[in-house]
Amino acid sequence: MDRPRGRPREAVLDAERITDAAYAVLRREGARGLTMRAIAARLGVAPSAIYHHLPFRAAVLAAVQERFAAGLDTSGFGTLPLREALSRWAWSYLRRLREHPELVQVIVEVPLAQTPHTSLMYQRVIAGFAAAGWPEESIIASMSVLETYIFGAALDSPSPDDVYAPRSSAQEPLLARTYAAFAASVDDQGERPRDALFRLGVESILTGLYSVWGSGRGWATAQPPRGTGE
Amino acid sequence: MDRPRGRPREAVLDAERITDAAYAVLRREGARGLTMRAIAARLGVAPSAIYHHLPFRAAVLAAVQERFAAGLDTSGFGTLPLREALSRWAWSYLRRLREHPELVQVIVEVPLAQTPHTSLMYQRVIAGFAAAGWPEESIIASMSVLETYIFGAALDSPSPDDVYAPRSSAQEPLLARTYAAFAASVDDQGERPRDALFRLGVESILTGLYSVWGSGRGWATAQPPRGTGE
DNA sequence: ACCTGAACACCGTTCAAGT
DNA sequence: ACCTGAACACCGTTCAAGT
Repeated sequence: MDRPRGRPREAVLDAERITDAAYAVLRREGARGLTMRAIAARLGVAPSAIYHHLPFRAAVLAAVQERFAAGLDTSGFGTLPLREALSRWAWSYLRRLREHPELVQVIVEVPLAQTPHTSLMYQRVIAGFAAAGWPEESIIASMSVLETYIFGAALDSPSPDDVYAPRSSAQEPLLARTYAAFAASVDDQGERPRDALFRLGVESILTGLYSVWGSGRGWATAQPPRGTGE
Repeated sequence: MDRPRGRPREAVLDAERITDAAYAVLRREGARGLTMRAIAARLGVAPSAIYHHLPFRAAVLAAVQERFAAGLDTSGFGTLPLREALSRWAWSYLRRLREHPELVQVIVEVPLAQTPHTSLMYQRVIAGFAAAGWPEESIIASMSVLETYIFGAALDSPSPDDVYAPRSSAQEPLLARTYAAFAASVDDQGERPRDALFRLGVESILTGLYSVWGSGRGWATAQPPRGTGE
């Protein structure tokens, strides 16, 4: 800002410091506030200075997302039974996305890429499947199904807990009744609805995957609903 | 454009026509090109004219998304066995999101709201569960788990088919081997990887849900992995 | 009430000018 | 090579002025 006009004797920026600033801005201002100008302001630098280190905004987002992937909990793989390790991984994944729902939009904009930390994370998960004896052709697909569900669950994070709550019970009695029954049974256990849903989702998926691959039928199990038009 | 300055004798716009234009712009230009100015240009109108009918851009997106929900295939509920009806609904959901991946970002920005068509769609799905005799407290949750997975799958739509493909097989032999095994087994059936994944996901989830609720254990089935740190 | 046109307060990105 | 500062081509939204 009050820096002289030419090149500084020592570099003020690098990709690391830009990522730090971006992460801080993201936490403070949300995804919409994560602008090049805001990052620059936090670094005490002109916006254009960032472009000497990262070529465009998407590269900044990718760096943020790479840092996110590094923080996921893969400690269960190799130390716990696979099913519990997967569950722990899934919950840590969701928890981190929920702490910073802004990250979801970032990841949607810049899908998880082939960055070192991300690759390392996948490798650990895959090693967990392999060590548990899963057939090689089932591993990538099973991991992907679970991860896909986690992303979907994270999408709901910014929205309120009662998206399915009907607005007028008079007009939609069935929706009202089933919603009330759901809410009551969740409340009985003192669990938040979205946690109950995620728990059901993860456990259903794991149960389903174990059933599909454990039955020996594998890819043949799941037949698409073709033949019944549109 | 070449309209005189005052109020026209007959209204030029309404919410319907704005939604038409927005949908057209979305198809042609993608989510990033869906600007108020582009919509206005398509309507031959000043950007500010839109604000007389819809209060902000998010309202335009909500209208687009409402139209999307109206097009989903719920024809299976009441005519097919539940499992096939759910599968048909899921595939039509995904297919429509894939045709217009831009819609995913719109729906992420403006989560599916309590609009008439959306509510109607949910009611039909719920009625399908109810008619099949599912316990009332299981219906909303089961529908939600499936829908969450669909959204997650739709998120992947804009990205290439080979996100998990390793870049260097030398450094990551396990990743490379499992990916090759997955690709080969999918290729054997002449199926696209993302279709195979979605099929596995939907079938695993349905299998899992039937197992959880069919076993009579219900909410008690799925216990979270508490007690194990982090 | 419903349109235009100008304006406000923003964006991401580029680039000449400086050291 | 690495910074500043000005500029370009955009945004969403507001609002006085017109009929």
